[in-house]
Amino acid sequence: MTSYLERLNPEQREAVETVDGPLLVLAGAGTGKTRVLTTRFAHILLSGRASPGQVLAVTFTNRASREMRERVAVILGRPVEGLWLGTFHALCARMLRRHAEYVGLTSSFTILDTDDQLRLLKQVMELHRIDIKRWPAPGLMGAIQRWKDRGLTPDRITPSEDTDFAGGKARQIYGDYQERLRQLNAADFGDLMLHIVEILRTRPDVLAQYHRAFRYILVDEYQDTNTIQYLWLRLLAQREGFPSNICCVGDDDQSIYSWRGAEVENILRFEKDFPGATIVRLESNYRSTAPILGAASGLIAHNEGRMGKTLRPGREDSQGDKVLIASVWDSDEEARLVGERIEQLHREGNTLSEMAILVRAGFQTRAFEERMITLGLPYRVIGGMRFYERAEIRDAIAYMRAMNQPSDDLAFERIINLPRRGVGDVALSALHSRARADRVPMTEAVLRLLADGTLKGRVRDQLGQLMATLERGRIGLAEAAQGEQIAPVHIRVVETLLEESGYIDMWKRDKSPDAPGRLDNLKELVRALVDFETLGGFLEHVSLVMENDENAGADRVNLMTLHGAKGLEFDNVFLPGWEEGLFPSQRTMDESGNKGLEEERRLAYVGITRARKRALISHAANRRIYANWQSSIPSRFIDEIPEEHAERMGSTSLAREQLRNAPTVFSGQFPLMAKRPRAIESWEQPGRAPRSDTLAPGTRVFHQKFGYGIVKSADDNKLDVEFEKAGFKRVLDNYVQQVSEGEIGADIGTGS
DNA sequence: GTCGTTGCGTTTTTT
DNA sequence: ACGCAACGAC
Repeated sequence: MTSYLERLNPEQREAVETVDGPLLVLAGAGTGKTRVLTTRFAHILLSGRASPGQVLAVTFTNRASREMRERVAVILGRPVEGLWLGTFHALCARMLRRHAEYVGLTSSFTILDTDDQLRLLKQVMELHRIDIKRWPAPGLMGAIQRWKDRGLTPDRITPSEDTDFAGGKARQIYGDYQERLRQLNAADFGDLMLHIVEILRTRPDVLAQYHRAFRYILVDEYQDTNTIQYLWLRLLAQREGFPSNICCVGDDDQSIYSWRGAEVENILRFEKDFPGATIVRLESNYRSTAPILGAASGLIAHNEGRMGKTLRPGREDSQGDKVLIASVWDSDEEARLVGERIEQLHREGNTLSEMAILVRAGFQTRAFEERMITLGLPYRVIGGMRFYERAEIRDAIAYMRAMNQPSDDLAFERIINLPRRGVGDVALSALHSRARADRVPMTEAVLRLLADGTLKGRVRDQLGQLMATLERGRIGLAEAAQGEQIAPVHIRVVETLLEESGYIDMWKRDKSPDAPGRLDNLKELVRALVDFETLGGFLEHVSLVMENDENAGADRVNLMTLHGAKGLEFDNVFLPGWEEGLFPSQRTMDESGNKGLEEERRLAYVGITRARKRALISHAANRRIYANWQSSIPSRFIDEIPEEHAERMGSTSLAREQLRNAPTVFSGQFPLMAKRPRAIESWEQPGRAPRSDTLAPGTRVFHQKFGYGIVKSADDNKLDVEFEKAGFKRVLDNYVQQVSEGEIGADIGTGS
């Protein structure tokens, strides 16, 4: 009966069994956080303390909600109904629909997406005659969102909290924007929380209703809560004369979302907010090897103001490889190194899906994608293309696939009853057995069942129409392929397909608030077809870019940002681009100073702790940023990793040498302060006046990226140079240095 | 409305 | 260098 408790270690068990009163579970990376949360949920239900509807369980993402729901069902051995389990926004929307009239909305209010929000705000700004160029709407949108994150309605904004945005009119515009939303019976994402908190604050009867309803509250990722989410939780959890049965799980060391309003202080303040709180630390890490934990712990120890937590290896077999730190010449070499290492690990029997390249910023993925393509290594970029994950897009693509390839059963099954064509379980299983018996695709099975009269009435008519529509489309495509017709034929065919099949109409008839957005998405999808000569080509592209049903399980290297990797784990993790200015990001440090730096360090900690077995950190001495090459010095985080857990590789000493010769700027805009390599005057400072000495043809020069070469011709400040290794290039004379014959110089560029 | 040109910005992302 | 957004022209 309580066997689920026996699979826990003592700390985990304490976290599950401390059911009454406030509890904070500080769960380090890889210490079984989700297991504790789900087991606790199940334990509350199984011990008879509450019914499913009396537990409020909150997560940040839909993915986390889904996972919790599934895992609770596994422990209970059955799916559970009537749960208040969901994201902050989903739960608030659910509550708000019940009490919408208190904030001047009706229960059928529309939830606006980012585009609508911005469009609306722009309208309001124009009414205020704001120069939209001088004060871009997204900036004000951000300010409004941050106010909402902090629970500030327009009337609560004091002049000191007002920004000077739009010449001091920001607060006023915010008020008008809220008024417009109300007129439209609409709420933006921030409003979902803001309104319900307002209601709970001002309507004791409503609050009391929820106090009675929820006996237990569970919160995931507490370190990521913003002020309004915290206020909401506190209102629901604090009840006069009753203990707060709130359990928050989180890790202050993994707080990486302050830039979108998250307040680490919420978790640091937990004991003050909920007096008598129990704190349980989960420190046994079952994920990673000892060196990886040592590296991560040593790094995060450089942060101040932590709650304090040490990851202990919890595995029997915790010894393993040291963390590799590679120094390379430039970003190309970095991509090459990572590619080679992936190939090597793959040869040794490691699966590609157990490898991940984690980058600081999205644009860094490109270099690795190109490398993967040349090496023929399958990869997937995660987080880049969420567009293709939307239901309506997947549906439409299923239509295209079913048309393009009649044997595509997965696609056909997805759309056979969408819109509803009266194909129920009976008809579907009849189709399945016929297809299996005759060893033909589903589409063919449909035709046969239509022909022999098994399908009757409405189903027959509807499916007959669907088959005819698909067939007409195929004919259209075939004609497009044969005739020398202009490219957009396949677009027309797809449009017709989606129209005639009734799929578009399905969404037009749909009265739900997001239906118009979905129609927009469908238009967008059709528009994307113009970039392809044929429908087949488009579908090929989509299948590569989309995490669809078939290749979700395929063996591919994962490529994503560090933020996107939170909560995931891999055997082998690659962490490229650890350079001052890039990681830690210069911009974060400029904007948020030491707080920003600490958040970057937490991001580094998150990165390292994703690895189960091996981690490779790398930095390049030269990186192409936008148009030109920039030199950069290794990230300070590299120096913060304890030597005993690290193994240096690549051209470390060469990079150190290069460091001494490097310019002091990373982006050409911000001076680097950490280390002060002295710049050699002349060539490495871009943007200065053209050099006065002329480089005559025949002069031997050195270029930071291309190496040594001979000037072939000079045109003003542009030189045509034949480089020894890089070949013929046109470069600006600012970027080359004259080399006298016989001077060897440090030819550090070619270290392989 | 739709197309083409110009100009600016360029980290991280969920709901 | 590149992409996207905003504006002006048809």
